[in-house]
Amino acid sequence: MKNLPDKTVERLSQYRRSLNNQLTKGKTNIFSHELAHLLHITPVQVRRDIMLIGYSGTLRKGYDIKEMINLIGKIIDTDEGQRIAVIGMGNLGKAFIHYLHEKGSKLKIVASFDVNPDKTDKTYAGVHCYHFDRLAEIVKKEEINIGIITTPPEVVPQIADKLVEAGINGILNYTPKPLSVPDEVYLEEYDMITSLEKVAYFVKHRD
Amino acid sequence: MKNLPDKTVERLSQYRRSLNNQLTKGKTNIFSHELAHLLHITPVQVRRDIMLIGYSGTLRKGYDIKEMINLIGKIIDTDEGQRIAVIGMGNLGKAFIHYLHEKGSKLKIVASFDVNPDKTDKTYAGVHCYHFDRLAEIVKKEEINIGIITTPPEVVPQIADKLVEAGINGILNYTPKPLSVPDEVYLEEYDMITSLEKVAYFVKHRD
DNA sequence: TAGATTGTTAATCGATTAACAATC
DNA sequence: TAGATTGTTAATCGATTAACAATC
Repeated sequence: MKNLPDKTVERLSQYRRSLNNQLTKGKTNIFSHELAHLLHITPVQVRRDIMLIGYSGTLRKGYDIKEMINLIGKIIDTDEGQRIAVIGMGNLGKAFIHYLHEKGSKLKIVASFDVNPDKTDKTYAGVHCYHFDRLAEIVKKEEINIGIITTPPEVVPQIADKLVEAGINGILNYTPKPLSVPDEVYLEEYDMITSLEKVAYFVKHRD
Repeated sequence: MKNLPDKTVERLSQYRRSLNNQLTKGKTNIFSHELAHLLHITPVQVRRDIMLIGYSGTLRKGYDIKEMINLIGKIIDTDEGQRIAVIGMGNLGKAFIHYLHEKGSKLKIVASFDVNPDKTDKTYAGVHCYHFDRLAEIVKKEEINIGIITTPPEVVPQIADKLVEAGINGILNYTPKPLSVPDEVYLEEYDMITSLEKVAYFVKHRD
């Protein structure tokens, strides 16, 4: 399948979670306006996204929830499940481990890293914490292909270099330090302070 | 000043941090291509943003760093500084408090809330944690106008209702539960699982 | 049938980028 | 002057929304 638009991919992730939720409530089918309502978006947008992934529903019953969940899984997940490392075991790193631990996701955090000896060689929510120095070694051994960076900003460039060198394919950078990586590595950046300052701006300037 | 585009506001927050950084390094002026390089964006984008906020530089020296920092402050911050509450003192809530504690930001987290008696009536990084039940009371007393929600998803709608009722003006929802609020309240949502699944998708489908 | 719904194209909106005149 | 840079308009790209034919 040709690459989907950025925003559609984001929504697919959200559709899937909502659909799983509906499934546990005993629902088997759903109309575009119902799914739209759950996510606070428009029904057209839902139908267009569904069109883009090549699925279709029926006029009488809407979409089959199980079929859609499976299809979204085929699009987002790999058969083996992707293997992830968290670098930086502060509160944010722990939050990620905790979140993914709860969900029955195909994404698996299989290792974490830190420099603080109070944190290394311990296990948090089933995830072992190694010393930074062993990054390359463990990434290869555990076949990790995605890294989440939640370290202090100063060390981010070195961490990224090491991750890339170790052969990682995707990086999620949650620090305020902008990063650049080779083209073949997918990079997603998110900055918590910026998100908060954005709220502050629009609160200040709301009509 | 008329409302700026969403993305420009986000970048202003990032410009400011980079500029502060440069200032501590003893730099007083900066060219658009230098600033662009720091953020890994294009010089045109920098210049266009600067145009939109009504600032201008000089051909010889580029932009005056101090002036730009001050101007961005005037745009984003309020004179008194905005007062923020964190609802949910899990790892993510703590991460926010910790982050803002470090930075000399005008944004101040002045209270946090939780239900767990192990957490309430304690102070974390200078921020006192109250019981949920006192939300409305404390929001009014402390003149809080922004709330960051980092609770488990199930309770999010009630929390949001209470925040709105108490007269809050902006909400930053970091849970995977989509929210809708009255028009006069600014809402920003961010979902960590979605950001990770997006990376997973693009890693899987990279060429 | 009438009404509700899907699927899809065309129009619109918002953000980025290309192009270039002006200037030191 | 030649070269580097800013400021700004127009063109392009990407995402959302409006409009509507098809169908049960």
